[in-house]
Amino acid sequence: MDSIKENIIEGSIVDKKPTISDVARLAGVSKKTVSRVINSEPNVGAKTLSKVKKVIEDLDYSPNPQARGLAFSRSFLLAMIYDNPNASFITDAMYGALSQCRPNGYELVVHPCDATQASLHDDIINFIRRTKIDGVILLPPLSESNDLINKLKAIKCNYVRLVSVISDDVAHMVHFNDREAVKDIAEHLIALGHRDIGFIKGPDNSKSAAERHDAFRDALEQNGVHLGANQIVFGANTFQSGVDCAVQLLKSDNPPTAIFASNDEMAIGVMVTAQKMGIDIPSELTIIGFDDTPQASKVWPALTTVNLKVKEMGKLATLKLLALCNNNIGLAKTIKSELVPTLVRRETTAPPPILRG
Amino acid sequence: MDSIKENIIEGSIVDKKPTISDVARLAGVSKKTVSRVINSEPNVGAKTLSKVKKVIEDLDYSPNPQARGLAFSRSFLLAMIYDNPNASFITDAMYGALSQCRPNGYELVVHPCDATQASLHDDIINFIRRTKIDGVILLPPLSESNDLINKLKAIKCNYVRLVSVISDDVAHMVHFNDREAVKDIAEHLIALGHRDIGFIKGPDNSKSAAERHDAFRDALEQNGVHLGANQIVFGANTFQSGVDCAVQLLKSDNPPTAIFASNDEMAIGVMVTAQKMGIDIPSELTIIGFDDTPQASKVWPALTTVNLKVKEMGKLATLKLLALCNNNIGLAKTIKSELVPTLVRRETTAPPPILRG
DNA sequence: ACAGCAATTGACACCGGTATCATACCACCA
DNA sequence: TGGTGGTATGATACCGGTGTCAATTGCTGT
Repeated sequence: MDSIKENIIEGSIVDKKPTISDVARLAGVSKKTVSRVINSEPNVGAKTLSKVKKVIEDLDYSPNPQARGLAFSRSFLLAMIYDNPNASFITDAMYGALSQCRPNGYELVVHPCDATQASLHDDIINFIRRTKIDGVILLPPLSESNDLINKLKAIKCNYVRLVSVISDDVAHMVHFNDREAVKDIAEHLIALGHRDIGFIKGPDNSKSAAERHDAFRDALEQNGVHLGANQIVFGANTFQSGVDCAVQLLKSDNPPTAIFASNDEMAIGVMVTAQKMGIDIPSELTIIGFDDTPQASKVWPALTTVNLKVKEMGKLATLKLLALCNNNIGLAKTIKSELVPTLVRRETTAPPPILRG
Repeated sequence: MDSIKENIIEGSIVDKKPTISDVARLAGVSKKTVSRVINSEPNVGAKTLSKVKKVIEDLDYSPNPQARGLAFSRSFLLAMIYDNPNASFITDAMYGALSQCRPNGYELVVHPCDATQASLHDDIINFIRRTKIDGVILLPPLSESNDLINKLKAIKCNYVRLVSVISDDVAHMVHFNDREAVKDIAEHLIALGHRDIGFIKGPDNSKSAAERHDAFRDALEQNGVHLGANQIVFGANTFQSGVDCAVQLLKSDNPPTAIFASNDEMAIGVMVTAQKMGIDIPSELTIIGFDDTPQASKVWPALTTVNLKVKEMGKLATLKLLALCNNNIGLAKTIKSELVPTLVRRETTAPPPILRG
């Protein structure tokens, strides 16, 4: 009797959310026909179409995603997997990804993880198997692991990675061309007149760090400037390591007039250290970072850095991933897979001081 | 024939993921019994239990969440909804939430939204109806809207809100006691000897901003210090508004010796402005922020501020939400719902200069 | 040895969708 | 007028789990 009360008359369903059967009954058609309308399938008569649409409208019906998922063998869920500590990078990537998820009926699940965990990759695989996620977006530095990629392939999981070094089929990758951006930095420094330049490299296990290093060295060489071994110090992409590296560079016998740090965190560490030492920025020391985190524009002086266009990357990655989920590898390949980061000139760069020992 | 190849012998399933039927067949029991094992239901014989467990182990079986969701009328999905621009606040809250989601078989979906959108609340309701999300966690300032809460109640959606002002049943709320923290700030400033104190208030439509204002005024009054109207300026919680407010305060006839900004963003705006004006921090100007964002410890001097314990809040909110999803309101009520933020003393606070016009 | 009872187990319907395939319908042409 | 082919529609099985309830099992007391 409940079912009578619930289901009948003038669309006045009371308690439960309407199902496809309710729509079918009220429209006087079969479930399958309603299903056809929902999924915009062809071969539905004009009258039937409008009738069903009206009932859907009246009932404010929306299909149950669990049921659809079960029938389609899909979850309509994508995941963003990351071990990246940079909060704005993550939220930007999410934002870009969601801009494409929503209009396509997908939702985004977050999956941060701990890079120090030995079982990291297996945990991720388990997560995917357990949740039946349709595809994953991998953020750096996690995205650089070929071991993880192989495991993903083994379970036939759709994936797209955000990477700084070309390292996969274009269908599975969005690549931020660090090399170009780093070249811009080098040329900018040279143009300002800097010759004694310090470089803070990121962690050893990071391909991105190696790429930025190589690109910087090469670009300087092309302009006739040599990056000596004692002008390169090794950081860990953290603020504190920026501080430590700055001390190393600035207290050396021949301190640089400019420092390029591989990320903003470290660059800001350098800034703070220099300021504590009484070194004026930029008149006495030029500093350039990388990432354009929100704080880059909120330090004083505002940090010259490189904008990675993370939102755009998240968006492109998601477009590719959705294409892959629809088995349309061809489409995934045609979607732009390279973004050139842009140098954002702010206030921490200036010509070197005329006088220097 | 495929089914034979796929399903038989020594757990060597090849193509498809095993289902509950596979487990049942290999264990020689019914689906229902396997289901009992999966859900730790009582009344399963010891031998049967271990037999089924072994098969599950061998097959590396995990139940299909879509199918479970359909049968249970649940999605096992929680959502974090926010219109907050503070990236680290969001990622911290997510982190705390996930620490409780995962062990309980839930996943977390992200749903940032645009506060300027007129249809904001209805969009959120549609999102929940469409996705059949089991419950939502609301972050401030969105969490302060009673209109939204009423709409959530209307569709019987489980929710927990993170708020700075007690404004709901404790089962539905985790409250960070700004008032206590602000009192600490006031007393700290007084103890240092400050009497001319500037206050930068957050946006007018924010209850949290009003709360911090009231609490600060009250705490100062209790210590015999009056916060004059010209010592209060109005910001928008952004860096730029911090800059603007700082100019107002510092260029006034009687500039303060200390400034308390309602959040770190604005506080850092004040710092940068003061530094540009040649005002030394903290010897000439004391500054205190609120939030303890990552950059607070990465500016120079490091910013004294208040740590909100956002991860902990995300964790508690999720615990409550899971209790609500299990219709255990009593349990939700017993979970701690108030956190007292802690004052983090760093380098931007000092006694006021002896000399001052 | 057997009734009585609780613990164990399974058959079957059902959750809300989709896929398959048969059928009904319709216009068109020989 | 009857065959023919394409469009529109529905009956039914199925996706992979859980709920219900009846049947079976094993143990106890007498």
